[in-house]
Amino acid sequence: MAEAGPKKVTIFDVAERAGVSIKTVSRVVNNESNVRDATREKVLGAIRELHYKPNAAARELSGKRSRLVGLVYENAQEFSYLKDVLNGTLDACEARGYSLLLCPLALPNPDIAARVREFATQARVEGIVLPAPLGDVPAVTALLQQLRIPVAAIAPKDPQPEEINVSCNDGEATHSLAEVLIEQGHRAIGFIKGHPDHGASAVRFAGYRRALERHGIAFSAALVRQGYFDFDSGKTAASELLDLAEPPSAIVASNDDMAAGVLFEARERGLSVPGDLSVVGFDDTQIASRLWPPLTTVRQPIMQMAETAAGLLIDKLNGEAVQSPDEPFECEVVIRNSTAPVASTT
Amino acid sequence: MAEAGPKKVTIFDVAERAGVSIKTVSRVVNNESNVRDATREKVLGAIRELHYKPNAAARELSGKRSRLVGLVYENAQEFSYLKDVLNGTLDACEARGYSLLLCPLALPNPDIAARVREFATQARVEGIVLPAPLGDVPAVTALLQQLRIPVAAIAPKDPQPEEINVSCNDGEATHSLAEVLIEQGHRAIGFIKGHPDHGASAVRFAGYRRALERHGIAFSAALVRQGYFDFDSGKTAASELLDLAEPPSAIVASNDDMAAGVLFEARERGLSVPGDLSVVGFDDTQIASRLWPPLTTVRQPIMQMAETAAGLLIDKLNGEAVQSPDEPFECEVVIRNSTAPVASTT
DNA sequence: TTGTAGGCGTTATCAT
DNA sequence: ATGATAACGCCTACAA
Repeated sequence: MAEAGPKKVTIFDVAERAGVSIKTVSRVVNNESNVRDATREKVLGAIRELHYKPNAAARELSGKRSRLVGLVYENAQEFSYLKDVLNGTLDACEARGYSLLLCPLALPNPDIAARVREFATQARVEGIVLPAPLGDVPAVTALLQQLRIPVAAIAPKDPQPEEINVSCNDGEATHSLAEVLIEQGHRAIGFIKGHPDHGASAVRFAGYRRALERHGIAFSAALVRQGYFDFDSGKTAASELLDLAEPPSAIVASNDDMAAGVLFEARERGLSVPGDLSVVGFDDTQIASRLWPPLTTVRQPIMQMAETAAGLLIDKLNGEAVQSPDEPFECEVVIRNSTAPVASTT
Repeated sequence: MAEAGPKKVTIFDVAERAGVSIKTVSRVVNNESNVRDATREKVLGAIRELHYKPNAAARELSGKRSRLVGLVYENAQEFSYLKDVLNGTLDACEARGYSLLLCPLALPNPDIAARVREFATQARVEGIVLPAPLGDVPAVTALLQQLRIPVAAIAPKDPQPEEINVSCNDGEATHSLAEVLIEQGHRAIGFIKGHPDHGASAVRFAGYRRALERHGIAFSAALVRQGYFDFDSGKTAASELLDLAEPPSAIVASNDDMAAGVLFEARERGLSVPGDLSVVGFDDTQIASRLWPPLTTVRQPIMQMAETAAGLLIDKLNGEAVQSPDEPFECEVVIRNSTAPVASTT
């Protein structure tokens, strides 16, 4: 049953076994037309019997196709986003016989362009997946366009028409999130923005504002703080918000990590959540359900988005006429225990 | 300055420019001997001027070397371990001109062997990095040995002599961890084991037992529970431990995720940590410092271990006579606020 | 529908 | 120390 395979079986072996020429084998392997069914069967049989696998290097050398896709990503501390991106991209690659090469980037970085160029040329990837926020870094997108390397961007701020791009309705989701707070009677609702370089930050903020507006609540800039999607910035922002003469009774953090910072700050002040302060996050990362109290948050279908993006990218590389999805993916509000009706002040 | 590179510069171009044969260029590129210094300089100059990059596919086709390394890993929920493994491995690869291919595995899985074989042969990796617990899965290690693919295992239970393997002293670290509890007066110390398939589980448990022994504390099997390195199993184990007629005053969880489960369970019961119960984790994952209270835990140099393992692997592939490190890497106890002296019972 | 010849860019062999 | 030439395994013409 088990055999080490010392001898390489080539296209010639298959051709001989099947009694055809190598070109015919090649046609079968590449699913080309103009092969009689009977012939195809014969070849397929020989391939199976011989356990033939086309040599990738020879294929690439001759056919100019590496069957390699690159994932250029920001190598952040918070990894759960990347985990989903990776899994989705890997799935798409595997389903299509492609392999994935990684290119982690430290941001901000003066010579990203050089690194990406090195990666794109040296690693000879045919296409590149660009998860947020990299779809919005001109140094990267411009370079890739110049290099003529097809790109699929996940959740870019302003989608390029020549790129594939997928996104989700996180604006509406933030709107819904703010609404659960409003419906619970909260009126002074703080907001912690995400990193300004991420397209999602502005979108989520807009969702928050729309929710206020829709319910006739006056927007107050004093209740808004700039965060950077990390724990510390969330904690700092919460501290400032809670120091206000009229502190908010609820805080919307633009992601879970910052919400964790808010929770931490509240604990340090002896504030009870959700008794004294309601808190919501965004992303439904693993930490959201492990914190106390478990966070009300929003789940994005990141893995599906990544798989779709990578899948479309590869299909495009294969000459198919692909198109970015018309509709954004749907986010889902996850209600847990970090929110409660506002305490009556009387 | 910036130019799209439509024309491929090949070894012939370099040879012509330098006034030598392609073989000489090849020698220079591959750092072979038997090239006069003056000639070498000329070639190097031509390479630089022309921005010559050897074609990887041609190299592989001709030379049998793919310059590809594989990372076969367990695709678990908890990703922070993999994040460090990935970063370390990537660093080692980049420093040596190798690329990394990923092979996520769902465990347990009946046909891992088939998947790994597919990966190893189809992806034509020269060597494979096997982070725990995969270094201890016979279906995988046996296959790789049969395929003659060099392996570097990170923290395997029983290191194979023909493999490269790196580990850390997490046994001693657990010993130290238990000691901080003992020194705080704790005598009834619960222990939650890790996943039985992970080599680290037994090692850490042994460290705990040695600490008890050293301080003359009787070991009680009643205070030990089997966990699986995940939040839920930690929570369940804590629940059982706290239901005991004589519950422990402290709990050692074999990793942070389980410790988070313990914290959660304590909160649900209205127990204060560390007031009523001290808790320690292991790994110093990101969640450890975001939980309330922040966890006392142990930091492992996983990234360094991974970089060392991958680096040695590649050096070995390049024909160097490498050897696994003699000494295990050092772990570091991180004291935070989840531990306190035991409350006096009088 | 099928086959033949040539080339992709390297490395390896064997001269010189 | 250096160079001509033949693989390496496949794909793209172009025939047949």
